[in-house]
Amino acid sequence: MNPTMNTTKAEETRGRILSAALELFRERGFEQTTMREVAREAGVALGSAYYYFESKETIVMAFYHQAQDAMIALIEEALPKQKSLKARLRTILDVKFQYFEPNRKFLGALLGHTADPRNPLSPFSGETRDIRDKDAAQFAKAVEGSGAKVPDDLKQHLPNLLWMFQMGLILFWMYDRSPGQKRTAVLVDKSLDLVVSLIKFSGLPLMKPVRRTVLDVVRAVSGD
Amino acid sequence: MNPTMNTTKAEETRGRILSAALELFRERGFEQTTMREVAREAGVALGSAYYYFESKETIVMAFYHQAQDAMIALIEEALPKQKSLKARLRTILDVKFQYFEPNRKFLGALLGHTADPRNPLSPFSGETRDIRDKDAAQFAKAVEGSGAKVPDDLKQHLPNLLWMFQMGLILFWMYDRSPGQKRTAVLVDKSLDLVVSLIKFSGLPLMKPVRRTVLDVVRAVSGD
DNA sequence: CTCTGTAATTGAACATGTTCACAAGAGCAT
DNA sequence: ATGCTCTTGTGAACATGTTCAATTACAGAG
Repeated sequence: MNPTMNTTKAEETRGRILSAALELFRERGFEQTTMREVAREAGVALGSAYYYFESKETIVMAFYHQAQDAMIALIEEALPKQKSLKARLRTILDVKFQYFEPNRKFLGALLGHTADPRNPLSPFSGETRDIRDKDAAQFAKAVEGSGAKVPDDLKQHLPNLLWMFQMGLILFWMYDRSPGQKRTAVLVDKSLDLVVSLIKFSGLPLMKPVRRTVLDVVRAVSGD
Repeated sequence: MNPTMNTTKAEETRGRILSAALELFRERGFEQTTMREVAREAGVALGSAYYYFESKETIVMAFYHQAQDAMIALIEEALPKQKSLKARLRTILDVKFQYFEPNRKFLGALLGHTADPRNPLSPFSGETRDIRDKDAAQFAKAVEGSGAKVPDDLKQHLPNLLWMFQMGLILFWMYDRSPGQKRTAVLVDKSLDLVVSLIKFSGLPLMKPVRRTVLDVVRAVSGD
């Protein structure tokens, strides 16, 4: 069954397999890396890799957890330095892009499954709910501390909307083949402007019907 | 190499393989169907399946082409009966959902790769550009004949935006587990309202700066 | 220390998408 | 008919993710 993972030995072996895998993934991408290579590189038998990780994709998931912990720390350090909503949102995005940068190549494997909520690796799956919620909480905090006025009915859904917005950007970045991902940089800037001004406009009395309709849609998507 | 496909024989064999595959896909889904089963069901050797179809996924692509031709005919018949923008857009969506219904189960395999533009099956890939363009043309026609006033700068991008909107809905529908996909029905209705009112609002002078920003974003996404 | 059960580890076996070298068939010129 | 060439068809072989029955290591009980 599942490794108990309470002994030093197991922890150590698991770690060796994980590092070996991530290194290979970074070097030559997810698809090109073979579980046999991972095992060889980690100095264990093929079966051991499967003793510690349910599947090849589970290894990516482990990286994802690791990454989130690290990024939350970075964000919590950088966020208080920014005051405006745009700057605060950008801070979050910058941390993520910077952290993901060295892994851009193999993270595509993760996002290849983005759209399939049945896949455990999908950002929409049950397995990733925890990550998703923690992520949304960061966005809530970014809005919170910016002094931006958000209508009550919208406030509830805004973190999830921003999280979705972020996923779109990351997805775009993943496959952005322009040198240095310059196109993503442009997109981030333009779309941040858009998001921020939409949030501002959303408070206008004239916008109430539109806002209501948007929230209807959001509610329909997230299941009444 | 590639089958020449100009003889009756080849055409016939290819057809047999395609039907066998689609039937099996519908019965038990894409993943659960084995290429060996497909070949057996079609009465050919495994190798023959690969003579006619580059890969398992290519078979799905063939279905996709077939489906589009059929759906365009259906849409062109139904569209003139509707006058309002909402009704016209809904017509297109209804045709698609109805046509896809019996294939809902295995089409998930298609959409599982939605997010990866490198995958030939992705609606964003080079291989599917043709399908995409024809699809967008339908939306252009729907807007055209509705008498809705669309600002010039927006008009250019609207078909693609609507296409994207449609993809979102189809994706949602694919994984909607509510009975009869009721949640999708609600979402379609609500979001159509939203889209239509956004298009109407977009003409307001006040909206010019927002519209500009939106179009900036659209241009950034589609590559300047 | 020996025994015993659990944790850790192994590698062969399996399933399945894909490739490939080869064989059979079919049209056609001589 | 014979041979030639292109199309069509074959199934064994391969690569690789995954499973599993068997084996070894080890920690604690007696």
